[in-house]
Amino acid sequence: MSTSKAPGPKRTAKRPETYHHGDLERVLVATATAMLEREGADNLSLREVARRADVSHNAPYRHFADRDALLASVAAEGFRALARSMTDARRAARPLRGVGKAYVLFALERPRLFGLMFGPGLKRGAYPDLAAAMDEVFAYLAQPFTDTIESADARAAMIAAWSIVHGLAHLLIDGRLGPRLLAGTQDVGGLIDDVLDVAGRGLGPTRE
Amino acid sequence: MSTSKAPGPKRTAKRPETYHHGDLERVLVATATAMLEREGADNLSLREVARRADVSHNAPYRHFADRDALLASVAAEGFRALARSMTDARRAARPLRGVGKAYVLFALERPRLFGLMFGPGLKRGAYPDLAAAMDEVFAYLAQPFTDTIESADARAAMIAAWSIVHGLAHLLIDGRLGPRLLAGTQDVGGLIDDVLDVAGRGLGPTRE
DNA sequence: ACCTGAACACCGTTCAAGT
DNA sequence: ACCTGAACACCGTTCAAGT
Repeated sequence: MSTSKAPGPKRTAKRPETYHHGDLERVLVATATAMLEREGADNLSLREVARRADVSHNAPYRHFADRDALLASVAAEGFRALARSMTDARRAARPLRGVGKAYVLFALERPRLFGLMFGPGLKRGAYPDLAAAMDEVFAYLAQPFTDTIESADARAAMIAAWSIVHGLAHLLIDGRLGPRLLAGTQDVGGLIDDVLDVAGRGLGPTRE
Repeated sequence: MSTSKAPGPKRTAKRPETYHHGDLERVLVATATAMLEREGADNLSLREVARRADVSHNAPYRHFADRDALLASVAAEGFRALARSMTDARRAARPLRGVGKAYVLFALERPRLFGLMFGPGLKRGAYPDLAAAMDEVFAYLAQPFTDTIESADARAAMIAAWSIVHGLAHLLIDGRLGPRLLAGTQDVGGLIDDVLDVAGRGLGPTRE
């Protein structure tokens, strides 16, 4: 409406507004991201996303090949957000500890997004944008170990470090740590610190 | 048909055979378990399970309140199988190492079942049978630490130990360990050993 | 008791059509 | 180009009914 009588004959200018948004794509990703945390990935229907974005149930197919492609975009955004959190955390007094903690806290703050990002649902090969965003995070994780990544020991150390934050994140968000284990735990931050401390020193009681 | 003229008036005996199986419940769980590994939990439809069990799409509701209840039974069976693997592994030269390895190998052998068992889909509160099977596995995991479980350090050690096998399992089955990290890895068993070794000694390079 | 077929309100996806 | 409505083949779940 704003440009209904623009001067140029074919320069319809930007934002015709005759049809919906100029950036339905972004709106769909944002809507799906918001819905994901509330409903869970299983209950996230493409039709419902379209409904909340005020377009027909079919409009998303202009921007995404299918439901998985939309979820892949959501996951890619998630990886970019995680990368930002980790970047910020590098400024902490103990950078490596900070990054590990940021990883676990990200999972706790956005559990379903974390589940989508790392779950088996999306085949990264099919979505280059997602693969790129993932690789950035992975490079971040590997960075402290890259000097010696050629050594098998360093690789094992890197995998162990990643495993522990990844496993702790999963156990926490899936509620697998029962009340007995969490007894006396005031805040999660302290628990994460304790677990990372003991992991750094070596899993004492596990040695035989 | 076989017992249509049985002597006792109301003792219809076992296996009337007039209708399908006497144990449709077990058949449904077995069918669903088999389908789960092939199709994944998302693509597992109750109607398809019924079809493969040669009953109407509605028959499962005689034995399970809904789709989730059937999945809960599948998951409970999974926990019992995991408990058996871990029991066997206790006989290894290094019991704790053996149990941890058995945990990761179980995930690798039955990735979708593992995902269902530990994923966020099933609320354990709703399924007592599932909760019991889970608790047995958890007790197993906690056992080596129970002497000192009251100490915060021992709890942190137990959570760290569990986190590392759980995280490694997830990273492996979701294919998150890229080729660069897996370079030179002949068999997974060796990788698991290496990671558990370094975890036992302490995450060297991660100390700052 | 255990099973069935029809029905309801949803899906994801495709297609022919509208501006 | 971008959006729409109708249609197709599926779901999970419920219900009234059959033996």
